[in-house]
Amino acid sequence: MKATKKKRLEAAGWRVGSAAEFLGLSAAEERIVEIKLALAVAVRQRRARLGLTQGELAQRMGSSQSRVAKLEAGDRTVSIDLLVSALLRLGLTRQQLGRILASDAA
Amino acid sequence: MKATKKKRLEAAGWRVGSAAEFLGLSAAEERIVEIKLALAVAVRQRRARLGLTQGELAQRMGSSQSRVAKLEAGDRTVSIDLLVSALLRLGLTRQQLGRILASDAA
DNA sequence: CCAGCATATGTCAGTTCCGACATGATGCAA
DNA sequence: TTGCATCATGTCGGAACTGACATATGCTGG
Repeated sequence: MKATKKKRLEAAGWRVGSAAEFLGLSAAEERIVEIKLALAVAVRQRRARLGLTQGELAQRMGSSQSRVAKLEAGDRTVSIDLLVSALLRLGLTRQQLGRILASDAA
Repeated sequence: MKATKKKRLEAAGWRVGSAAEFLGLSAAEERIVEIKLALAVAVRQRRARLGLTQGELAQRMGSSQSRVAKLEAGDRTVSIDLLVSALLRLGLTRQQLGRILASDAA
């Protein structure tokens, strides 16, 4: 929304933001959850394919087994950064990463 | 590395990890920086294309103008989560997101 | 020149995320 | 069963990230 338009709306008594923006936030956050899930699934598949344990992957990442478990479980305390880090450490290229992001989680 | 192999190496006196893994970490982190940069560039391009100011995008994200500025500048205190959030809020689909991730930053 | 808007930079307190550890659950082989 | 490996879950102190604010810089029209 342009600042000029926002000013007009506010002058007309609207509280620009709150409701509509809350819904918007929810929609975007939902998509983020989907993305995280797709990445999580990819981590588990790739790790299994390489025959690594969670502990071994954790070591590669400088992380811990428990965090890798949460990571693959789609725990909400896991960031996209960590998921991407895991996938890169599993040898994925940016192209492969992009493909995972674009596709739905199985 | 398989646990069995690791044990063999450790039994042979190797400290598995440290040096080689440090180099590995650096390489992966470098690629994360590249990814962040590509996303940051995409945010700026997309925002400009929509004719939004940093402040307006910040409002859409429930963030602040200064953070959007840092975001686009590739500031190291900005997470991939926030970058993805910004791009989704700018209307990008997961497919578009995937394409950005796969391509190099201009 | 100077307003006014957009963007950049620095800082800070509150929140979130992290690795690490402990512990529990599951499965499989001895 | 017992023992061992793997994965799951809960918790915690510390690190990293965040939004907000103040302020600086740049840029364009008057």
